[in-house]
Amino acid sequence: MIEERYNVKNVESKWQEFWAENKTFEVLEDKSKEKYYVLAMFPYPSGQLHVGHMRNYTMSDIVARYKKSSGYNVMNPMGWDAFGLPAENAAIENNIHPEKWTYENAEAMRKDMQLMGLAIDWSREIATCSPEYYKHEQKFFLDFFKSGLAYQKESWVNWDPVENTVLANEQVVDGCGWRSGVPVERRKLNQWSLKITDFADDLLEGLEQLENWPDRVRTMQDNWIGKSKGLQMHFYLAGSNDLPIDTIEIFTTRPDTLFGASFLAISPDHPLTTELAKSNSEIADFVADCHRQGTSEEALEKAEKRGVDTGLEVKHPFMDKTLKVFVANFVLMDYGTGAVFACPAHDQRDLDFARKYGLDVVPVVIPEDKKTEDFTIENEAYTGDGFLQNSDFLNGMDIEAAKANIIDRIEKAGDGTGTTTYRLRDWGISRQRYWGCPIPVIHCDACGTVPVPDDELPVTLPTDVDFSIAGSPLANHPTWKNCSCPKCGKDALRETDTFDTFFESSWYYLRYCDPKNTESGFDREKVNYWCPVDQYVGGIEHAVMHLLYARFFNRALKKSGYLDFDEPFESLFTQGMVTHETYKDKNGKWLAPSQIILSSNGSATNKIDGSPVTIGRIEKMSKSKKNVVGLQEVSENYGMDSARLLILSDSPPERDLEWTESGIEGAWKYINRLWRMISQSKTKLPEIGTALPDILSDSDKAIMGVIHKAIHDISEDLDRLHFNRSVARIRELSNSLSDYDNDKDNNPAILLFGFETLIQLFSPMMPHLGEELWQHLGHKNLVVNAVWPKADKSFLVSDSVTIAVQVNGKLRATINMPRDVDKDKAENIALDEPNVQKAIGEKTVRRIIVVPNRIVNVVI
RNA sequence: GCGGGUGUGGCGGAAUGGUAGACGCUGCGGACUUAAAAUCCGUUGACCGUAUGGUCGUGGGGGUUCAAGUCCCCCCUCCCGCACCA
Repeated sequence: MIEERYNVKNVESKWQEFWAENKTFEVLEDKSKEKYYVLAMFPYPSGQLHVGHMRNYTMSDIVARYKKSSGYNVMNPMGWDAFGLPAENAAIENNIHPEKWTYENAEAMRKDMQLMGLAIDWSREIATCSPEYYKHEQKFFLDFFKSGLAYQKESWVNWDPVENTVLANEQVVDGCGWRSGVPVERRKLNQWSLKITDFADDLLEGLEQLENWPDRVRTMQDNWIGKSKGLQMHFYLAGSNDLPIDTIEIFTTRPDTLFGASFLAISPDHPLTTELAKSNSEIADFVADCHRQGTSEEALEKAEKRGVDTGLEVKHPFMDKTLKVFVANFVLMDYGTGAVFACPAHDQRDLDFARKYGLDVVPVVIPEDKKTEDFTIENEAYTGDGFLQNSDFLNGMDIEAAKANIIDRIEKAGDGTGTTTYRLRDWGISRQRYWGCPIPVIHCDACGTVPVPDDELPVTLPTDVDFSIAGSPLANHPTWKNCSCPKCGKDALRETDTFDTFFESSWYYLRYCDPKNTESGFDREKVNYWCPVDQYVGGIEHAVMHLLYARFFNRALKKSGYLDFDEPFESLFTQGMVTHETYKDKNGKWLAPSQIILSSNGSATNKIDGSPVTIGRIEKMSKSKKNVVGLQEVSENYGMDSARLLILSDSPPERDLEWTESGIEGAWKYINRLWRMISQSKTKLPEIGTALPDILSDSDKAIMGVIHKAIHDISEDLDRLHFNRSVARIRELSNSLSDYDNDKDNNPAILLFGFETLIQLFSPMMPHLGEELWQHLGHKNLVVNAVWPKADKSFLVSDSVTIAVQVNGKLRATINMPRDVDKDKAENIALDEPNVQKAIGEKTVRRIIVVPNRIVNVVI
């Protein structure tokens, strides 16, 4: 049944149906096989999939298929990170219920994923917004609450004074509410937090074991945790005042610069500031001003360094001078003690501030190559190494010695202690939103905060909610929050906040192991079989928060007695984004690629009226800029194997990929080329199972070498997730096989072996074409179930090597010589080369470096 | 602002400190065709040279080394994250 043309639509849908009907990718625990758990970060169900979403799932799919062929029991699940803001926005804007919107989107996206031919076990599909899922995390939360891992505290939120709503940082644009347009205010609310800081050291130390994580992700988490040693000390207030305190507690990581201190700075949110503001209107105004901006660290750090003199002064512990105390907007209450001493010479923020308010700048750390009297600070603080000067008893010491000395003296004087501080803050999990998991506690006037009893879980969301009223829909609901206290039975109120959606994504990988369990979140045995995740694949944007929260959650569950291991993700791979050119019409409105026509001279016009189109920057594919290419249209025109091929071949996987029309056409051409080459080979192929000949001609040996080298290299590339390189090797192999097919003296059995190997090697990447051609050759089994080929090392090593000969590091000749000749012989062969002689000329050879089978470098 | 990354022909990219540009796209030349498309073959970093060959060349500047795209220092670009987007 040979078809002339590759009918991609029929072939792809045929195999997709076959895989689904035969449950090819459904798995159960099987102790006789080694397990392999591949996980792609699950998506938020936002609507239709576009090719930008595809990259993540394509990569995890290759791994799943490759590992399955390599004999592993592979689990590759999928689900929906289904709670979140966009569903509520859709409810407000289009008057559609978040639940309906979410499930409809998930439905559409599942269909798109099935169209991609992913090797997913759909029997394990989960949606985090279903009570069957969130019931269990409510239980986890209550365990955390009972063990003290969850607690309530006052935390800052962005408050929109017009809409009377808490805003997400994303909803704050230039310090103003995205809808109201008025400046947001910072407000404190009583909210739930999880004690991730209890695990700060453990999370930090755990990073060292994560050898299969990218270094940059580990570095980012390390910096995020931000462990630093320093000094916590108090300064005594000078003079008299009415304050109830006589010291100010500060934290510094640079105690060595104490003699360069020129002022003290306290946070606008420091208790002392609050106290002073009561009687000082200037401070009160300044604090109010500081509160008229978002809560994000970025907004705070980017703001101009400003402050107000409190009029207070403190005594320097070792110098006969006093330091002014300022309230400064760059001091964060969340870090250290919310107060610092400022040494402008060695800290840029302090310097900016000192220049603005005319304060002293005294350098106390002098670089080794500078003299104290010549060393001045202009507008750049010096943060490098050096030796202490202008510092009394510290003079001459290096920074480390000076730190130790100061800490020792302050400790002995009883004015402070050397301490360790972390940048990491506890995880605030309360959200004033509807579309999230209800926090299962009850507030009772008499009993305080009371957990919802286990047998009343899950606390489910009401469906009749009004999104037209500002504020939290749950708090606004007329009856939902009313209940009776489980302890005393009196009238009480439900917590109306819901969980941060990172809560759901912190344990979904566990739920996949046992997705239908109604009794508990998961069965311990099943989790112990599948976990940890062997290969996690997702975007670099999750490098810190999601991945750190999940690592913490796993530990918290272990501490609560649910798990036996610390780290959830054994290996991590972060893939790059898919980008596309952007287009705007004459009115400056975004246009989709399908709405324009590109001409060969590089200009573009509007498909409808032919008006000129401005071609903009290449940016991440996103609905908002309309630079998306739909899955359906690609499937229709080129098939999904083409899309998969383009995604894998055109960029290294960790870097961005630009989606282009010419790229997808190139991939499509190659799919057809493979189809033609194998289904219409010039050589008549023998039956499958025909033995390879014992005696090989030179060209037979050569092609066998190429085939085995391809097996070796491609397996290695797939192990390392270097998909773009494996595609290049696939092309090399197919080029060679095409040549061999054209060779009249070829051996058909070897050609068949070459084709079979080629199909196996490219099948993880182009699975539909792979199955079709595998069947075409006469195989009855699936190629995905066929045993992955093994390279025969005897074909990999050739007798001769080509080595480079350099003279003074410049290439002068390349010479063939026998493999592994001794150094003297290699030198002689190299020196005999006329071009090498010419380059040496009259000069004396001083040295010859020989790297066996690689290079000879003649130094003259 | 802070933390992390990135940069190589016209384009996407390849390269355990050891022959820079594998593999592809585009372009150019050719075959096939009445013609075109598709397909197949050859060629394609820049400059000089008829040629054997030579010079330059991996964001910019400096350094280490027999040898640097790769290691070190400084700078620039764009991208990711910054705790309530997911």
